[in-house]
Amino acid sequence: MRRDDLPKPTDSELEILRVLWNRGPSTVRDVFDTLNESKPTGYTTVLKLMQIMADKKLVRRNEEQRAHVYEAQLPEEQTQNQLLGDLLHRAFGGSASRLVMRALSSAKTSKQELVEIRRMIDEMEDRAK
Amino acid sequence: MRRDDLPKPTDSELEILRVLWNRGPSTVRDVFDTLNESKPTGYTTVLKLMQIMADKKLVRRNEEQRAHVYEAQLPEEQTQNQLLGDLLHRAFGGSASRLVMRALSSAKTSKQELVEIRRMIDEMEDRAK
DNA sequence: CTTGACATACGAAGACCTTCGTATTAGCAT
DNA sequence: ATGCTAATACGAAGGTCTTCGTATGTCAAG
Repeated sequence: MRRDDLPKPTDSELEILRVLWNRGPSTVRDVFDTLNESKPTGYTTVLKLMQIMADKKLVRRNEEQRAHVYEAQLPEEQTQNQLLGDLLHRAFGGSASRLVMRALSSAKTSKQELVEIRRMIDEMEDRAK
Repeated sequence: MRRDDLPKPTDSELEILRVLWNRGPSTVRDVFDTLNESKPTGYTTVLKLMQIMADKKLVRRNEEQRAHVYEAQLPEEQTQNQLLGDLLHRAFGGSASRLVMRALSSAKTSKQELVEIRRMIDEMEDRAK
């Protein structure tokens, strides 16, 4: 039943995935235009990366149109979980609380965000009863 | 005043760093013995990695003894911050609360840990006043 | 002093990542 | 049809990471 044994995306691949999550299904041209604004890059570079990602099944590709349409294979949340779990295991020895506390203490978190996080903790405690 | 522009350690390098953090200053033999228990590897592989890490300044090396003694350059907390900040930026668009909430919801966190996290949030809110 | 155990240094292979140039093909306007 | 634009396919260079074999050096025991 495993649908989740995809390779961990590299940094460049993750940039592309983020564009696809934000835009939804997109052509190479779409992704290139978006990425090129912040970070100058070559069109064929993006194309090649996306072709490789299709080989790896990180993205799905629809070839009906001349300009193929790409779509992230996994939803954003699932990939975030994957990367977070990986870091949790690799750098924190599996201790989620240490990870969370470090994230809270190092990154500046707004009051509003703190409220939301507290609410989530409340819910978890309730459910854990 | 920058003391923090070290390269992000790779997966293998992080494994070695974790041994050094746990054991304190150690020889290649020490690290090899530790790693080899969980994951069969070659002695010279570990040696080479640690030499490269010394070049990159990820570790400091004391050559007074015949068996050189290695020590992590940065404390564990600082490297965790670095990796977390990197992931935060790369996969969460800088939203710390989304990262924290995802970590909380996906990893199972004990009641005791939840209490600690809540206390930390309290402190942050106090300080933010 | 010779040998054996064990240390570092070094080179190189193989895998992957990123980048880009070039070739080829598809569609459209003239 | 011809040619222009824009798309995909492909190969290869250059970099990094990981692994390991081999060479070399050092120390101590016999």
